[in-house]
Amino acid sequence: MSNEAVWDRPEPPSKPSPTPLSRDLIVNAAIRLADGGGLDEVSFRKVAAALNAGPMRLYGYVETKAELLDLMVDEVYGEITPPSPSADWRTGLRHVAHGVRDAAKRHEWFIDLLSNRPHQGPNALTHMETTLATVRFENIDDVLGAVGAVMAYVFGAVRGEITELRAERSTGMTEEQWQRASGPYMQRMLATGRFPTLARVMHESSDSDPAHRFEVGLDYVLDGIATRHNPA
Amino acid sequence: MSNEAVWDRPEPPSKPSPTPLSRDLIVNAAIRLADGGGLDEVSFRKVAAALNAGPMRLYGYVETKAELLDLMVDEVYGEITPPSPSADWRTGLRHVAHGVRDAAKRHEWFIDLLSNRPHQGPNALTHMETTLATVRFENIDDVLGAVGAVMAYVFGAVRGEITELRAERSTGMTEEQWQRASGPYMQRMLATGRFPTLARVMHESSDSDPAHRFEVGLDYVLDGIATRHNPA
DNA sequence: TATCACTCAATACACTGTATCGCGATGAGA
DNA sequence: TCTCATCGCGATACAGTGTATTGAGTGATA
Repeated sequence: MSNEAVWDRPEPPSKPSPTPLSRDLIVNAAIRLADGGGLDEVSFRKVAAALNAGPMRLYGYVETKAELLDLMVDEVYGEITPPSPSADWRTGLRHVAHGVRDAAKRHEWFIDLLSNRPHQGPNALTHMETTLATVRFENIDDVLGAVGAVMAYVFGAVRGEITELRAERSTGMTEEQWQRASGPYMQRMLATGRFPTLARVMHESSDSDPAHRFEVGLDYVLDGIATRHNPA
Repeated sequence: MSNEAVWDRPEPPSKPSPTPLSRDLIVNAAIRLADGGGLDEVSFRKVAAALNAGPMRLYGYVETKAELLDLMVDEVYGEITPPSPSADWRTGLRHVAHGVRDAAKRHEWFIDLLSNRPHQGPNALTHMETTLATVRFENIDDVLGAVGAVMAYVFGAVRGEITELRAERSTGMTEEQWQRASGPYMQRMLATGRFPTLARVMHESSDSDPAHRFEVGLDYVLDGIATRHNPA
């Protein structure tokens, strides 16, 4: 055997550097990929390639792809700093709201993973714990109702922001609202006269920045809670 | 040629009944599939099969799968009845909120398609138009802010409901909240004592029905809007 | 009747998540 | 030191996806 010259053979396996690997390494690699190219970039093959490993190697650390996505979500929860324990409920909830919004804007894929399964990872649980703890109403149902309403608003608002942001990215860069509306389809629709209020919004509305709109809506919710639970 | 007997040949194409087909037929078939088995059931192959057609046939009516999903979403918007034009803003917005919630519960996949692209189909536009028109504040920015906040809350709240509902379906049927919590993992977590407020919620909270929780949160938002824009 | 256009099914390709298989290195026992 | 067993991991395989391409058959037209 081996008349065949070594250098003709395709570099034997011989350990191309089998990095030790760990669950954290995998999750972080997946997050980097998702941050840079959306969730489509997260496939076992691509994540493994980013770690110089074969796809099947990941199954030693992660049972299924859904589990990997769950781990990614929990990692994001870990990035959100809890409110100060001494904060009153209003500033506490506002802190959490902004924390979630900021995290979701750092990782745009986060909002896409919300509908899958409930978030019960350790970081998600402590996030929920500290959030609930910041509201010290006597009735626990009121606490749950207030936190639930704020979180629902936050997730809904952030979803809207991200969606709009993606649309802007695909329809040429960062045009203003009414400029997007002048896309041929929208222009035609508005020209039909069937959407007078919508048209008025497009033309008259001052195109306020997303952060401000988020704040306004958040204040609505917080005000509503305050009217039913007299201040602190 | 044709020593070969006819009945050995695999039934020539010969029109096995090429149903005329149309965009609406395709969208409706896709919706039926999604209603009955989630979005995973919506593939070009399966939709086409449901219509006795080959997968590629659909491309004559729908350019891409994303377009099909957009059409499905717009169809759902079409199911939502607009508020009476004479309704005041509060009952108008409440009507819309419940309309969206009901539609989303009829079609659980609806909420999964929200983050993809903005909804600009004809039905979505008239939905937006009638919703905006029900709020007759003098300042158009206030109108947008109010509607935006309510819609953000609604989408967030419905997402939470659907997610919870799915979790219940996979963790044995319809257990109560604290019973789900007694899944081994959750029980272990709560036993660590690191989540006192969460534990209190699990034990003390009266497990109110989702519809009521939705209503409470909605009232928070509406109250918040009302405090800044004096009634009617 | 001959040709053309058009419709749609079949095929093909790159990609996905994951089950199975088999090789090669490593560690244990003689 | 030699052999055997074990086990981690890469390669392979399979069923599924969206979609581009191809090719065959049909109906209309010259």
